[in-house]
Amino acid sequence: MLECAMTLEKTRSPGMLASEIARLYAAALQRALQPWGLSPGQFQALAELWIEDGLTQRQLAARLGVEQPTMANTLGRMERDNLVARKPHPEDGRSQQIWLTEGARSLQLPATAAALAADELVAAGLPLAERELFLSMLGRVVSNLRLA
Amino acid sequence: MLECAMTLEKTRSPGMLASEIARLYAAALQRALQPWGLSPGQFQALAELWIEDGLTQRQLAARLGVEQPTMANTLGRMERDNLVARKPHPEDGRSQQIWLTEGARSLQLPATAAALAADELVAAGLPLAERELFLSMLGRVVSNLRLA
DNA sequence: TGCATTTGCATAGCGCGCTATATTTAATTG
DNA sequence: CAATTAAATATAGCGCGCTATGCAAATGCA
Repeated sequence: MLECAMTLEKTRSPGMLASEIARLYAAALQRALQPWGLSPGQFQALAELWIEDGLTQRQLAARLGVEQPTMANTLGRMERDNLVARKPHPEDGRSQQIWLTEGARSLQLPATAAALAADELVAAGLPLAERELFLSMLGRVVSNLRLA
Repeated sequence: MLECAMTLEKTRSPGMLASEIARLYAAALQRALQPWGLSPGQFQALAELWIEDGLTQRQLAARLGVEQPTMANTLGRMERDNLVARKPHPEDGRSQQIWLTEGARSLQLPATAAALAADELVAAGLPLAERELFLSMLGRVVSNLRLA
């Protein structure tokens, strides 16, 4: 029946391989962002806020695809590090608007460049000709997993 | 110069896509293992111990590719949940041997089947013909990132 | 043999994902 | 209008990755 005696082969598990890439990427991103004192999670939030700030916590969490408590904690650390300010929402007493500080705005170019470099490291494992296909596959897997 | 105004496109970042897959896979694995009360981290450790137990903490950490404190914490939770027992090493007073409990042994088949099902969910995003290539690409990216 | 170094483990503390729950304010509805 | 429901945030607590330290046992070398 089971020729493999029911042992899961790590090198043949797309889930575990992707998890390994995620860990290594997080480490590379962290190193790349270190000069600007940003953590990977803070960078992701900034990447969204550089496009548009003044969002509510909920909106930001939705755009990042993260749960609200996760966002609350990350924003707490970002406020602590003077990256964002939370101001009461003018029209809704429950919510607040997230605004970038000047310091955070000034980090956009260098931090984005650093993050792109970390991504380059990931892509570097494949010849140029395969990279588009790899991106497409990753995208299709993500889409499919979101439905399941 | 920079036609994209220096914003990082999430859907074109292999690192972020892999991270997303890792998160979704962890959630799927957690759901799949829930009936047996196993967390993903515990399963990974068990998967190694099912091959061989009696290892030291260091050896186990090395085989799993995690740091020693990470392993110590996971083993603490596994001991708490009666999955493993730590016994003093007969030849080295510093280290200990990790032994599976009978309960943990009995979980091998059902838990491995559940984990394989979670992996199936990941692969399901791609047509059969592409899956081998996908695995190969993931593997090459991991290898390359480990060197960097 | 005696002291310095290395090695194995534990612990503290952080980042960041999650669920569950409390609190406050807004919206709905009888 | 009052009472209920819904929505936005905060907090508690867990899993699991990491680094940095501390301690005790083993090893190596003078």
